[in-house]
Amino acid sequence: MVKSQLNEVFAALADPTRRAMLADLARVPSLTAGQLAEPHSMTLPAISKHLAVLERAGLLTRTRRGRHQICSLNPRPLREAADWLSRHERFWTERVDALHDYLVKETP
Amino acid sequence: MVKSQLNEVFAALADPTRRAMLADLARVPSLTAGQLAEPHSMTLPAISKHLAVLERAGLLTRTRRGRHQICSLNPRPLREAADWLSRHERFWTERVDALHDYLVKETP
DNA sequence: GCAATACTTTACCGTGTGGTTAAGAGTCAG
DNA sequence: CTGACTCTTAACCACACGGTAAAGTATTGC
Repeated sequence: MVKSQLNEVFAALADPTRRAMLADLARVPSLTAGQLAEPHSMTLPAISKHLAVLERAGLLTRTRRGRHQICSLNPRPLREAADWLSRHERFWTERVDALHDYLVKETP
Repeated sequence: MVKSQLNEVFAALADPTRRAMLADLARVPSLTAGQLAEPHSMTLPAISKHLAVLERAGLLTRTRRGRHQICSLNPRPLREAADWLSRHERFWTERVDALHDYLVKETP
């Protein structure tokens, strides 16, 4: 039932505008579409599309209140994405540690 | 210098074939392109493109050894992606906890 | 040298993304 | 009822993605 969605979630995260929106929603629990649009120099239709992408990924729920569109974050798919990453983290860490000596000169 | 790359990394993660490849490389430190292709019913050019995407994202390094292309995982960009997620994790967690009672019947 | 192996590159195709402008739809204020 | 406000939808564009088949490039084995 809760089919993967990982594709959509990672795809949604691949755009800086959408990451900024998610970051905004992490700070303020609910924002209107206009408020989410404001920091970005972009037309409203573009914003609306980004919201649609976030909604399809299950990251966002939109509800009309009067003439405002209230957007709020649904963090569960983000947790799924983080889980996918941490599921393999042990292996990376081992390798990162192994590389540390090797790379220490490149990363002061 | 280590310019964001987050876009490319998340975009790379948005495809199940590429996630499977990364998972394979997390288990086995280095594999040939052919070995990476084998589990997927897909032509080699398609595989080659996926490898190129992973390479552009900085997740993969390819080196020729004889007529084999040796692929190995570079986990650092993955760690950056995980960092982005965990940077906001606190907020999600609060909200997830708040939702827990509400959703507990749906997630046994 | 020749053929097989192991890929990669080059078109090509259909679909989706990220953006625009222009028009539409729903809601509140007077 | 009329506007003004807050978005969304529709139409369009250029470009990238994910796949294919066909041709090209190295490299190894005989």
